[in-house]
Amino acid sequence: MGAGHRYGLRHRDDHGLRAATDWDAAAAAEPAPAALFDLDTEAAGPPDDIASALAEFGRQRAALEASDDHARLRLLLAAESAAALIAVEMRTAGLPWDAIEHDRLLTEILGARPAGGGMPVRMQQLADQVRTELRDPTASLDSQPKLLRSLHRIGILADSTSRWELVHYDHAVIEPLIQYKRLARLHAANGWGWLAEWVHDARFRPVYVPAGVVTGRWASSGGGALQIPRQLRPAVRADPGWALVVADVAQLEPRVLAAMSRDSALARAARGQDLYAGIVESGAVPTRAQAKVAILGAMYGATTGDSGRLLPALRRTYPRAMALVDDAARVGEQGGVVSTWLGRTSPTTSAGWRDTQAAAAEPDASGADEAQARRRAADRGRFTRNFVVQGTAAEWALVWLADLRTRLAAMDPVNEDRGAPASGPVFSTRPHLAFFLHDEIIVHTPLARADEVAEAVRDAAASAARLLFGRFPVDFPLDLRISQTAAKD
DNA sequence: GAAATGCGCGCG
DNA sequence: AAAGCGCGCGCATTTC
Repeated sequence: MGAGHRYGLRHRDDHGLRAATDWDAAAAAEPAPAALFDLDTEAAGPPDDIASALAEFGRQRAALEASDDHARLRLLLAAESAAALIAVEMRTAGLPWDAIEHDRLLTEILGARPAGGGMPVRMQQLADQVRTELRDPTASLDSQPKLLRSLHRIGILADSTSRWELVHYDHAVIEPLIQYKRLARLHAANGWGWLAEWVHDARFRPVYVPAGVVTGRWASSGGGALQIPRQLRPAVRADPGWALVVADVAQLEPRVLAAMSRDSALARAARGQDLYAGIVESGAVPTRAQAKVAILGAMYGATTGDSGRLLPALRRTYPRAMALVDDAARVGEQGGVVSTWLGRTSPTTSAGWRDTQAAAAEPDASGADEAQARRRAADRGRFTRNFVVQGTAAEWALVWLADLRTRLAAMDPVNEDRGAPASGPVFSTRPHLAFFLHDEIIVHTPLARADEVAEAVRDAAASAARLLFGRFPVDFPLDLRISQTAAKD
């Protein structure tokens, strides 16, 4: 848990405001290792008294004035400030969680829990079956090296025990083994132990870490809030008399790419619910599956396979969008810094990275030195390529969230007698954000406000698009439903 | 015996 | 069928 916090704090120091000023130079001059270890102490944490908070606020205001793009940074700061509040509010309110349903799902999938402890029935059956096929009644299934050796003994000469590799082998052990691994994962990560530790008073209360990811996305620390398996979503259940408004943006990142590159052809493809269908209609690629893999490849930097082969076609049809990501990759490869739409900058190169490049540039550099330098440059290029898109998508989502928070707060509370006490007094009488995951939100709301909330969610999305991209015509359609549970129907 | 590392897999 | 971005977590093993 502590480790997650430290990462979060470290990344938060990388935000765009500081990068846009000369603070970076001052920060870089400080002894870095000491600063890193200081993060474990109170002294290096965020301001915890009025005076230091005001001082930090003053520094931010001054830095903002000194920056050459006030409007965007101001928006980013406002969104981040709101996000910090929302993260704490969401933890306080909690995500309504039906422990009975969770237990029922676990029993259905894993089998009953033996009274005296031990492995659930269905898991145990699968484990027995796997050991039979391995012809080793004591085989260890949870130790990767031992399992790999067991597989080798029966002629499965895989290099790893990953599912994607195992599926290529035709052997009776494969199917039950993959099933076992699936169940073991659910049991270990979100089984009864997780339920007991993380769900209290019908609420799941994870620790959110706003801007915990370098790109500006949120991270979480404890509870695995950002990795709740879809299988368990039926356990997310509104209180009696309340509903969930669940909304996500379809294909947020390519839409953001269309807007920030002002690529009107891609924006045209993004008209309507399914961007990939729009790409097929444009004639760039023949099938929806290819459109998807091509777009992902463009944003992630694919070089081989189907995805890599489709990129030239994408470059012809969407030259502006592709130029934006290709430029970001080139800057990264050359050691430069890229920036999101609102001005969050990517991290600078590490000393190790620069050493590798310098070594390869020496006259006596070996072929291996050069190959390593090329590989690390390409790695960094893929990172910066993705950074601009992932980071700007995170900004869109933050603005959406922040705008929605204001709208929800303005709604009339309902009769307190109908409230949901588990969320505490503040959140028991009005709609409140209950969950956020990159491009998806869940609002917990009194039934009487559900339609109003749905409208607010849509209006907030429209606001976010306008605040970031002005009048540029790109759609951000929501998949929105009002329901008792967060499960997809 | 605690901390770091590798693996595998859940999420976007 | 796979590879190309960003994470957190649990477990087993290795290292200090």
